Amino acid sequence: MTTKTIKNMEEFASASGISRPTLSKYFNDPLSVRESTRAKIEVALEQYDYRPNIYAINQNRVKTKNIGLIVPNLTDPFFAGIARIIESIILQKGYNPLLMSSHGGPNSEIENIVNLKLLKPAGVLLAPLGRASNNESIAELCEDLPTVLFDANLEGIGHAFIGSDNNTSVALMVEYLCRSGEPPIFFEMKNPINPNAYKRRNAYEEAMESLGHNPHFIQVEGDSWDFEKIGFDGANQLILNDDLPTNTILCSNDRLGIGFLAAAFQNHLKVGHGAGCHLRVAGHDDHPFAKYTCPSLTTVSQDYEEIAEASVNSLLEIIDSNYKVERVADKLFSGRLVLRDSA
Amino acid sequence: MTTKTIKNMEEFASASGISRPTLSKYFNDPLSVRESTRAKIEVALEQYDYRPNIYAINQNRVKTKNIGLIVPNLTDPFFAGIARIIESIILQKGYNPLLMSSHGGPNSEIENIVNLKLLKPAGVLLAPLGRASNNESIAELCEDLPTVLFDANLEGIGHAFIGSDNNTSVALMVEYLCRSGEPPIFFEMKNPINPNAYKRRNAYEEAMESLGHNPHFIQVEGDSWDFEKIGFDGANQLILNDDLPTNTILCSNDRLGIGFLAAAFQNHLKVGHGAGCHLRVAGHDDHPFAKYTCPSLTTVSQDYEEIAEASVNSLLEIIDSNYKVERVADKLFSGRLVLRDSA
DNA sequence: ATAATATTTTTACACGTGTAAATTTTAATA
DNA sequence: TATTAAAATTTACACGTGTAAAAATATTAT
Repeated sequence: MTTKTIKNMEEFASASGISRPTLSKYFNDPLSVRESTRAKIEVALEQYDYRPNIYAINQNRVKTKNIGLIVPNLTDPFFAGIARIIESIILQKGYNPLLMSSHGGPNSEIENIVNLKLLKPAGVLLAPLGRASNNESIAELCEDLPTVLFDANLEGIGHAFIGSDNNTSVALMVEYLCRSGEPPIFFEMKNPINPNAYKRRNAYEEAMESLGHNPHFIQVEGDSWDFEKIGFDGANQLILNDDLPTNTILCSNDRLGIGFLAAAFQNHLKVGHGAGCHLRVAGHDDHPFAKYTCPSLTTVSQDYEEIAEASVNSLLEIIDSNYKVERVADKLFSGRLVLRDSA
Repeated sequence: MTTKTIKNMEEFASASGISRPTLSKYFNDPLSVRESTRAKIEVALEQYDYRPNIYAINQNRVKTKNIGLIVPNLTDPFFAGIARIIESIILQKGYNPLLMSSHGGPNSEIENIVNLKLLKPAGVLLAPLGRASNNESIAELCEDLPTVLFDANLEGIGHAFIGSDNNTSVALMVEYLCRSGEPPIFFEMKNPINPNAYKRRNAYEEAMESLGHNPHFIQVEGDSWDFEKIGFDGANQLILNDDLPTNTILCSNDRLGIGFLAAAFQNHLKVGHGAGCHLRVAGHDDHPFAKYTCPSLTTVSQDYEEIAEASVNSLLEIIDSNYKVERVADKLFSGRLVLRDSA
């Protein structure tokens, strides 16, 4: 066996009998060469297992095969989950995902964007922090690069937005709660740092008013991403002070709900919709652990797959149009009510 | 204002009045140039905000400033948490982290390693899948590249291992449980795919025997990373069949424990160490959500920071020695008992 | 078989940086 | 001030690929 080690494309060209420019074309897009040539190359690839140098490839290419993927916080299972799905779709489409987490802070978010620019990606999928985001800097990015926002929108920024329709999904939940018991109060952070918080607050307000109820907000302290703790501490205080004006609580997101349920449990309050229950608690997002809270958490689910697929497709549409497409239609998916034991 | 846009290092050299080779040195390591030169460069940087082309930099550098970071599954909050900490330490040390998740499968793990190699990192921090890992392929990687394993060890592979001492930590928990009530049974997956599972099984066995008790295992079905579901389903069946030989359960990890607690709750079994409790349940890892289970989960905590810090330091030691150091001493940290309400 | 078309090959230069060697400048020391 | 050591500059080539243009070849249609 003469498995001579191949150092570069030049050597692979002589070894395979295919010229270097053709090889270059092949590695950029295998379908761009004649079938018979492709076959020859692939036979040779099996024998020599050469792979082009990533840095040399991208140095000269104007449009790389990289797609940036920035999420607010990978420590949050919701974003970890959606990132995983998007990554696999990107790979399947023949691109290379570059995953970055903003770690919950606008500085990290900007830093990620700057670093990403250096990597000359073909496009960016950005789930922004939302209100905390530095809009000007992000807008700057979007001028140079095809950018699709997902999960949370920044008005007027980017080439498309894919996400869930908070209005519909929150209304769905409010309507259900009102129909099946007392109208809910809205449990949230006073200065929420997570995306969509304000949208949901407004959606709750609207839904309540359209049903003829007075909206009521409980805003707890806390400015970290430690939502369970914030929910727990806030709920604990409410319960101890007997400050709950109703028995039905709609949490701005599931993680606050998880904290709330823990506080209720520790204070021996029975949560649920059955007889003898003191409280009903609902959330929003269908967090991966929402099924395993005690009791299991009634919530609104978002279809991860759907959002992920649509986001990648919208981005590729812009990329493939050679930036001619200025703006792709936004897509809003409506959530689905997930009835469990907590409300 | 003549803020001429700088295209490359050549142009930045003329603009700043510093020669290109010196600039190159500066960008590789700012401390390697004279203080006065450094100051001049930094003044110019503020004016022109030039940043070197990443691809061109790494094309020729034998040793890049990248450090690979591969974890089994970013969807698991435990690994998301430790990855976040390690990332920040790597950045702080002047390196660039390349985060990759094996998504729970050995194929992804190998693919990540192969892709990582193309990025010519200075070293790799690898939390392997453990038993599921393809040892030969990983061993091959370690021959070319300084590699520090963390969280789970692969005997004889890599240049160091940093993790927690399952023997001590499990023994700590077993001892506590025996002292404060009935000896525990060990609740785990029949074919566990998560790292450390077998180590913990053995540690439990040893600890029980050394205390004069008979070890007893309950092995539930399931082969995914959906540990909560596996724990829930397994526990549910046990409870319905009244198959629990004791009232004390030690779970192989917290996520199984979370599922177990949910099943106990739904079956109206009171968990805890107080009067009127039917079961005691303990876990291992101090999962981020373990504080908010109902009841809160008694577990063994690992010091993320400590493990992260030690892992990066060990890797840098090897890198800085120019690969002369063949093997750095393993470091095993002992866990800390975290007593909460569930046991 | 011939013409028309599509694909590949040949040749050559570009990209932006790393880095080595020889030389010159600067700073530190005596 | 002279000497020495350290650092910066000059010069020049390397890296592995992208890519353009012209020539050669293979494929398809007529």
